[in-house]
Amino acid sequence: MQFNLLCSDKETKARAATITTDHGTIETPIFMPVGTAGTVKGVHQRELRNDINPDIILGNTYHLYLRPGLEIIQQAGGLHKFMNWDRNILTDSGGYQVYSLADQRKITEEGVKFQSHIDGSYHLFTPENVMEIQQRIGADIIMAFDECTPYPCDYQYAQKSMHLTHRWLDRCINHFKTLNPLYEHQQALFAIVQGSTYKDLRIQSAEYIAQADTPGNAIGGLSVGEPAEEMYAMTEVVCDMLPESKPRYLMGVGTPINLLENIALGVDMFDCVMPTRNARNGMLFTAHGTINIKNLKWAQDYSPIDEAGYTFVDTEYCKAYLRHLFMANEYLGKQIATIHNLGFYLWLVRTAREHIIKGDFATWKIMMVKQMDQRL
RNA sequence: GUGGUUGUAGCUCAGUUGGUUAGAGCAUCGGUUUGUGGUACCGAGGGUCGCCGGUUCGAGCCCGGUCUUCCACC
Repeated sequence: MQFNLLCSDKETKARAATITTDHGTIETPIFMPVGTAGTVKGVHQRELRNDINPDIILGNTYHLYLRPGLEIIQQAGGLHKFMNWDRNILTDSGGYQVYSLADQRKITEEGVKFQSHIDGSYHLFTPENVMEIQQRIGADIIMAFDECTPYPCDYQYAQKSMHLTHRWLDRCINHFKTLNPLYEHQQALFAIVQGSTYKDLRIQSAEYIAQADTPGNAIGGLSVGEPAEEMYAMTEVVCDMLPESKPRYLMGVGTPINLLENIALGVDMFDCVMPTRNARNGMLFTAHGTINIKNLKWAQDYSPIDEAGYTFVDTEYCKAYLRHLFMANEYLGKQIATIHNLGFYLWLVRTAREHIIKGDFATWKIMMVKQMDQRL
């Protein structure tokens, strides 16, 4: 994997770069659509490729391991071939599921024992077997196995958990070194900074993660309920400490405004379920604020979904029709809203990139944040 | 015509031996959603209990009348 820093903004810490892997080049800043179970819910790969057009998408270790299982993915020739996606894929390690499935988990030094949400069966994730699972899934970028702490989290626990994540990282790196790629492309391992909302822990963690010298670095444990200002404070501290020469990935973030604010702090990569999940519940993101398409006010609004036309759905369908589809609980409504939201998110990061290169990112960002901060 | 049956929220229905401001599901309206356990979750509005009268401290519930739904018989 190669990282090339093209330029840095003068007024903010925003940067434009490229990440190149065996599955092509990723232009950053990038938003990675979430495709948990080998699908970006409600979107064909053809639409994803041709209309939304991201350089990379996400898959999830926990979900793919449980269903359909590694055997099936491996026999297909890896996740890329299985789902017919020939661009980049990043897999999350399952660390977040450990956090979100908190009811049924047991964390020890060795790893995490948990119960499947599908059939109740017991499984153990360790740093070592999570590397092997991700090797078999075959993503271009794979994530270290970490513990994502909840918010709020007391200092003692955050500190203890951070050290565990660090020890697990060493085990991930050591084990990953012993593995050879199963398919015809290389894989890059990213480390994850933890430390909850404590500045000194974040600094300590960023130092540790930086010296581990993986090809990319991630910031985890944020966007778990803390106020946005606290999130920004943490990303700023961490970005300032992570090497400039490697991509920085803020995991699980966020709203369109969160994206711009964090790009300004030096983040290169994002992923979030928000544009897809919220789309399925009728929320549209636009450059002028959010829309709840189920609201009565759209019942007779025959104007295009979005005049901006990020993707074909924006101009081919009107708001009243989309509302009708949601009220009638028609599948197409969720599909249209998902394509729109992802189209908008990708437009947002591409446009941010253009302004970084052009040199007027700071003023553009201020204008956009102001205009997106409302409900239509 | 006679006997029975039915009538409670927009819709489909609960509602105990009569006992506080009559409930549910769906629908409507609004909100929530941050490394996806999400056709999810939270909240709100909405009823002169067919109508009139009676019994009772108290009636959606008991009684009479009337209208209505459906059924059977003549």
